[in-house]
Amino acid sequence: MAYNRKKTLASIYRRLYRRFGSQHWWPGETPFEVMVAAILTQNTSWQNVEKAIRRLKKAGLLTPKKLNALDKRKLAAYIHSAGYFNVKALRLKNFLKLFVGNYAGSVKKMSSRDTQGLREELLSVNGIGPETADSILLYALNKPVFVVDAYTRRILSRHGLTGPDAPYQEIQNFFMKNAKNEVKLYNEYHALLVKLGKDFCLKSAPKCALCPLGDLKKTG
DNA sequence: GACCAGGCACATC
DNA sequence: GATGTGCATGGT
Repeated sequence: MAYNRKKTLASIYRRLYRRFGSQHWWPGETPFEVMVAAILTQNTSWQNVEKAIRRLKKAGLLTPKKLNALDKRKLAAYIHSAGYFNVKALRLKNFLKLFVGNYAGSVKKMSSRDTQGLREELLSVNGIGPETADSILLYALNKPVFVVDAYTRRILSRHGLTGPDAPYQEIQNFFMKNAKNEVKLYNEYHALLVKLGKDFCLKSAPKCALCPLGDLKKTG
């Protein structure tokens, strides 16, 4: 190989952590809140998600059983600010059916399942794809699973570490085979990549010249 | 007014 | 299997 993947990934993490420090993810008060937000944040800015979460909280509805019992149209109205509200209301209901039906709305019960089986179960829910499933596993249930998102893909691609159209699983494997298998590391690493993406790796007009990572392959 | 944001499912070829 | 499209608000 042209470069050492383990060292490169460790180097990226080191640089990001030195530059940005701990990101304290996930920004939610409870594991259940993280689960709900993971669905609401699909292709949506975090600000809009926060508003929706605040509304649910204020109404006292942010519990598995209450949300599960809530009429879909009413739920859509509560999460309006998060966009795609009809789609997301349905997706939330689909998830809640599983969470309440199979685990009685208990984070502890769900957490006791084996990670792979749970991941497959989450992926079987209509509206939960790989990023949402992995966000729930890592940030709500503390399972050692690396989360890949659009920023991760863009950053790796622009630094020539993976192809621009590399599939989700390939990028996830890239991290999980070459970085320490630790919840704390995966948590911080993904959050730091999002921070870098927001500040320096926009979709258009990338500020690559200022990128804190510099030229990875030469210095990595 | 255009572009973008911590995706996913589905239709069509 | 690849590619395109709908879903929608709110900030820049």
